[in-house]
Amino acid sequence: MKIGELAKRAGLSAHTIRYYERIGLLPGAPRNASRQREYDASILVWIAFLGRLRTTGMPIRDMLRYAQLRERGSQTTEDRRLILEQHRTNVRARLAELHDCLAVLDTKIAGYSGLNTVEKDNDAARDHQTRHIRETLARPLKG
Amino acid sequence: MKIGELAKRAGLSAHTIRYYERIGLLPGAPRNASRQREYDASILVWIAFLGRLRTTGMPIRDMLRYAQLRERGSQTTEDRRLILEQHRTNVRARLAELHDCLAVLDTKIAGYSGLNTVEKDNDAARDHQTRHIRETLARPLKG
DNA sequence: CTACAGGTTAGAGTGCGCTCTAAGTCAACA
DNA sequence: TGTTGACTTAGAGCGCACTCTAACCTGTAG
Repeated sequence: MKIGELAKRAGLSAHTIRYYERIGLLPGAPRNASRQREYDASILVWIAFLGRLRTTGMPIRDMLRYAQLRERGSQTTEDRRLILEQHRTNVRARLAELHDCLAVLDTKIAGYSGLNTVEKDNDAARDHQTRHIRETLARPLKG
Repeated sequence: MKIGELAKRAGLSAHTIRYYERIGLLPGAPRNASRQREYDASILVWIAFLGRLRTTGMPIRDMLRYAQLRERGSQTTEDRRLILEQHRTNVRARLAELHDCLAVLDTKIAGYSGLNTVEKDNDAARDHQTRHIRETLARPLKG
């Protein structure tokens, strides 16, 4: 398949696929007679896995380390395992953190959902203090 | 307290605090005789909450909407609640997604941990296909 | 008086991960 | 034969969230 179809199937833009190849996340694709990239469907599995790494917040430079090991073949499985284990630890930490934050959100929302005519929470009480100098409306970040 | 101490206590840089004020996330702090910002400890609660929003991936422009409602006082609790509920939905989705990915990681790691002399997983099998054209080492992203 | 720590501002720079542009090539179809 | 539409490249641009710089000011300790 050519890059357009791969893009559709992988859920990436053709631009992004070329970018991934350029930085080394994807192996250089074989070309047809017109110098166009010709992909094997198996690349989809790798792209999907990269998607998992991205979704879990792995920086591209780490994916790159992994990708480079992968291209060196089966002698690097140990190193790859280590990378993934380290990453799994990070993901678990992130999960725990999000879980915590979720509890805070729940509490906050519960506060808002309780009585809604009375000034009932910290914010409302503090609004009297903080609502003062703020006439100057901040320059929005780049527009 | 002055900005340096607030920075320490809040775990942000003074630069970031001024930036947050500039864009409107933090209310304009009252100044002392030397035009230096003088903070009340109560700001720490608000900063901590902003930290939760950031940690859970809320974009600054949304925090800004929330902050602006907050400064308008108790008449906006309903709107704020809606924002937080929407955000909570996103966070839950994100948690589920991470959970999924974690399972994939576990599987992959288990694969690597099994037999480690044999070509045993998809990657190893496919290495023969993909390890070819890649001598050209990609230009690293900006250095 | 001097040195120094820490504050002030406007505005420039950074790192990340794309995302797009311009100018060109190529294959297929009316 | 033209005209789509998908592809090619190098390289510029973007949005986000900071992060830092330069030049200046102020309060305090030695």
